[in-house]
Amino acid sequence: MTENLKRAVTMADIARLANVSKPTVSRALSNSPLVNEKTRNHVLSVAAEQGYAVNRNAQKLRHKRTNTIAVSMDFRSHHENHISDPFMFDLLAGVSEALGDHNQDLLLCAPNHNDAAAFRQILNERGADGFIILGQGHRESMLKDFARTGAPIVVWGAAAEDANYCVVGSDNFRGGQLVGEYFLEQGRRHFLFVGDTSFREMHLRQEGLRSAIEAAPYDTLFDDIELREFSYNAAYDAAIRYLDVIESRPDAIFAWNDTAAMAFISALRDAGVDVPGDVSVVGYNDIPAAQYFSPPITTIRQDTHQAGRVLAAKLLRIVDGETPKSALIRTELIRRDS
Amino acid sequence: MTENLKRAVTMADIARLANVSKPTVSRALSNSPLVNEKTRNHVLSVAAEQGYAVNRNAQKLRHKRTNTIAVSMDFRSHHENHISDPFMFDLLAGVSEALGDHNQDLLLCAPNHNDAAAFRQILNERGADGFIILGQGHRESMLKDFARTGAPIVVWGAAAEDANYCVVGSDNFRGGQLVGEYFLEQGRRHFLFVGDTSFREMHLRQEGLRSAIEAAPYDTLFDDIELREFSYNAAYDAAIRYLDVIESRPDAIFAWNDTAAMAFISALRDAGVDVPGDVSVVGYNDIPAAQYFSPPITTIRQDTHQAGRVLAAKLLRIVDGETPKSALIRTELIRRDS
DNA sequence: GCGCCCGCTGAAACCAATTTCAAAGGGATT
DNA sequence: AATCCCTTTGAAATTGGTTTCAGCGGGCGC
Repeated sequence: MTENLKRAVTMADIARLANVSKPTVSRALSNSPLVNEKTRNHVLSVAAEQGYAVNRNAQKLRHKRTNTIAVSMDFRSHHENHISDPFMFDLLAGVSEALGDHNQDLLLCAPNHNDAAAFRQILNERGADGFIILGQGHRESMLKDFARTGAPIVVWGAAAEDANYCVVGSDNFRGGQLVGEYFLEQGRRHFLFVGDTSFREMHLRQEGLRSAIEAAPYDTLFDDIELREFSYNAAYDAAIRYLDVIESRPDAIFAWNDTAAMAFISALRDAGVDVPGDVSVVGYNDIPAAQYFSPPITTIRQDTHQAGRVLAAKLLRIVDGETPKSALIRTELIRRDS
Repeated sequence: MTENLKRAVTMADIARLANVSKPTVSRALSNSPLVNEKTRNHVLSVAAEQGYAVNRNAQKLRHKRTNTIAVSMDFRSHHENHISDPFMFDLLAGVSEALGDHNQDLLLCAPNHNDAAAFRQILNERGADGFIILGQGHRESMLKDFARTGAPIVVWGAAAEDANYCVVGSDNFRGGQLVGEYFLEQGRRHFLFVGDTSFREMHLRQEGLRSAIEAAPYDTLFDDIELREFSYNAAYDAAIRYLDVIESRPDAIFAWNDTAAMAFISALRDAGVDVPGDVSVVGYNDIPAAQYFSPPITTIRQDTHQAGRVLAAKLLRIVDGETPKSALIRTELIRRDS
């Protein structure tokens, strides 16, 4: 072992070696104007030569600010529900990048329990300044409780009218509209929305779709399937069951995400239906597989980089005591062949 | 604001309220046998009533152990290379779960620079006990340098013979063998390996494939394409170019991952080739899209949960001063229709 | 009755930084 | 020459825990 793995060199060591006091070293390292240029350079060179790095824990203890943001990602339910949608991970990547740019540490958490107390405890124990919660799900009331304790949080999702916390999400209503407009361009008449509208995001997508097709210059039909399971197989089965029951087939299907869209397309094709000839199917999220699928899937893309930046920026403002408004992220229709 | 968001209540407060001293509170909370049963219960009830949570930063400062593990994930190159393979994220999920079970905090890092100094700095500054590095890539010599500084690290990848650090990865050689055996079952004769064998993992997969087909009771042909770009489109283009040039078409293709397999299948089908009739194509990783693709892709699945557990367990042993051996993760052939 | 040991408790030191506050040194002003 | 001020510095306090060490009181053995 060439060098002891526990950092032996502390600020006091640097001070001794540089023939100055601890506070001077501290000031030199933090670019304080209180220290003389020459002294600073000397201290910095000694520090560099010793391979010194400040102990962030001591720093965090002393400052009230920890420069650490907790990010919760519900891997468990992700896995249990067979949500294979990599979108959440793109979002995590965006958040990671944005937090890095703000020089914040990212503490990745997968809370065991979905109650405000568990979240509160993470915040206190781990000493994070705030919490980015990826995915609101059905936890709105819990999050409300959590926010009420004064916890600085930002949530990815869709804002309730009476939310007491900052929500950032894609413009789901606009997303639905874009899909509706796309369908109308093609002269589609019988629309089917597939999703679980008990999720606010899904409800908005449905409403957006509906609002767009109301503008149709001809008669239309609107239908929906409430799909409460998230797996590909559940969606496939639902499609088969649905096709069995209906009298007139829809010619335009908007699925809550790309995986469901793929499942519906597969089911339709297996039943001998031509996609997109007979039916157009549109997804959401633009996961990578969407473009490789055959046919490549028309879908709504959300800018995950922007999302990450906005989530990080809002939260840091909240930590600073401001109360920024909820925000919507760019939403874009990606035209493919489905 | 019902309650001040900065934790006002400290151990000293609890001590005062419980009419004991700070050390007694500390001992009570950590279940030390030094404190009387009755005292402990009293202290615990006061703490609970006050919603007290220890300040981990202070704890980390005092203990030498921080109970924090840094995990590096190269989102940047992930994005730049259009690696859309969600496998790495499954791996992250596995690691997150395993670290949680060991009561370790997970610090997610995306290092700016790929040099040992940058990694060393993260370890020192952020005060992590060790580093899990997801993806070895071409950084072996850097990692060697890093390990030489005494940094406790575990790397996901394939171990070099002379590695001075612990490597955990799937059994790539065995994975290649499984694919080879699968091909032989079907009587395939002309094999094509697609990947970048400058990556140790890929080389092993290739060697595994080769070793399996050497057992063929008939004449075989072995070919490979060195594919240095990772995107679907690059793979598709490579396939088209390759089909243009070759004289006899392979009837068994092993692609380095599922995305490349999908690209090859698409290219083949677009060229009028029947998959799996004329050619069998096998991927690696079993990403969700593999089963939804048409045809569903035969692939190698790696147990990401086991991977996470092993990575975490090895690293914690290293932190404790042991030097565990590198390890291989279960690898399994998933038979589908490609 | 004396000494010993054991169980339990708290005062003070410690971890590695930052911040407050006092003061030294030097230059400018009167 | 005395005063003032400004730049630069360091001693000591502070952050919230844990650990060391000394001590107190009671039970037990002799």
